[in-house]
Amino acid sequence: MPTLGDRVQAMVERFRDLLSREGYRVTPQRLAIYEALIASPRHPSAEELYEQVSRRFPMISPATVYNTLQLLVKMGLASELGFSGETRYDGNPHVHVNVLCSHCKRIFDIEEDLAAEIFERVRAKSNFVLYGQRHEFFGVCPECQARGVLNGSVQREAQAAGRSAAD
Amino acid sequence: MPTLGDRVQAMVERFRDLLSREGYRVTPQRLAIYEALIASPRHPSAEELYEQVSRRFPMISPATVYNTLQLLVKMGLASELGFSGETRYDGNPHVHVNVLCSHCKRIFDIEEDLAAEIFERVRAKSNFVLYGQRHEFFGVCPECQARGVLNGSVQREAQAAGRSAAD
DNA sequence: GTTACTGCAAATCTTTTGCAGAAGA
DNA sequence: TCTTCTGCAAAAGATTTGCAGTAAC
Repeated sequence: MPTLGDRVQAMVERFRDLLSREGYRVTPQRLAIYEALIASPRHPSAEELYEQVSRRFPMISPATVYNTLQLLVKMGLASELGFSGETRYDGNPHVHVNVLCSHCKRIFDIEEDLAAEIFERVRAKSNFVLYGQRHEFFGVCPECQARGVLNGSVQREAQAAGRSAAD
Repeated sequence: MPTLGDRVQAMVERFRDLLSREGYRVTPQRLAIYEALIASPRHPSAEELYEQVSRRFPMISPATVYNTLQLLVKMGLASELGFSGETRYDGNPHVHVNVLCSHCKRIFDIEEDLAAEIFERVRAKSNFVLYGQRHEFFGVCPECQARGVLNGSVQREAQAAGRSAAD
């Protein structure tokens, strides 16, 4: 069975091929940034990726990280998550939804077939040519719930959101 | 039949009640910002709301606009859209999806029952206490298509996104 | 009369830009 | 060799903060 490291290596290899096939240059910085993105379950921000890649490339600049992330988005290998101030990046290539815990700030991926179905319906209803989608949910994760994070006010908000979401 | 203005007035009235019921102060600035938000079909940015409300309240400050928008989000009366750099705000109280035209930057609301269904499924699968959701699509609107905006590269991207969204 | 809210100015933080030099193809 | 890409430094935006005065309750 392939390890996580094997899967990451295979994806980096595909990225390398895609780069040269599309006429982009294969640079160690680009490979390292992509690898850091897909190896992280954390949906890192540009800042976090910069910090991590800096360990291997101490001279790298934030501009390169931002450039590469834009390229990845353009190539369809990453998507931007608009949660809370700073943009975070998602290298998961499958259609899925993102769920953010507003307490611990972790983001979880959930596979959900309905996302693909919504995509088709929106295309049909809107007559847009669509090239991207993003499904984001906000809440409190089970671990934080267990730690008693939910105070009265958040609970009220959660109930209100549930109602309006179901109405 | 109620006019758009009537509907806006009714919503502002409800906002006023909600403010005082929850112990917040009813200020003319808050009412004006909320009114500007829901009267605009444009999903305005904080900057745009500031500019518009400034016409009626020349002394208003950006900080007040940001404060009020945060309050509206907290109360569930508005949601943030994470499209492209600046945050834009959506005062539509119904469950819906947002579709952004990457060319003209307009955002369209599309009513979609599946959004409520996804909410329930994500809640069940994640065991989160959920209090918000956001469904965003990117593409090119019919008008911009008709104006010939779609060049080769965007078309390729759109086709690629369609494939990955359907796989 | 209290206390929350506003306006102002400065600060902070993220992201972008312009340019000279380095390094892929 | 020819561009593209990188690193750097500065700039540009968006949003937040601290504080004194104002106004809602």
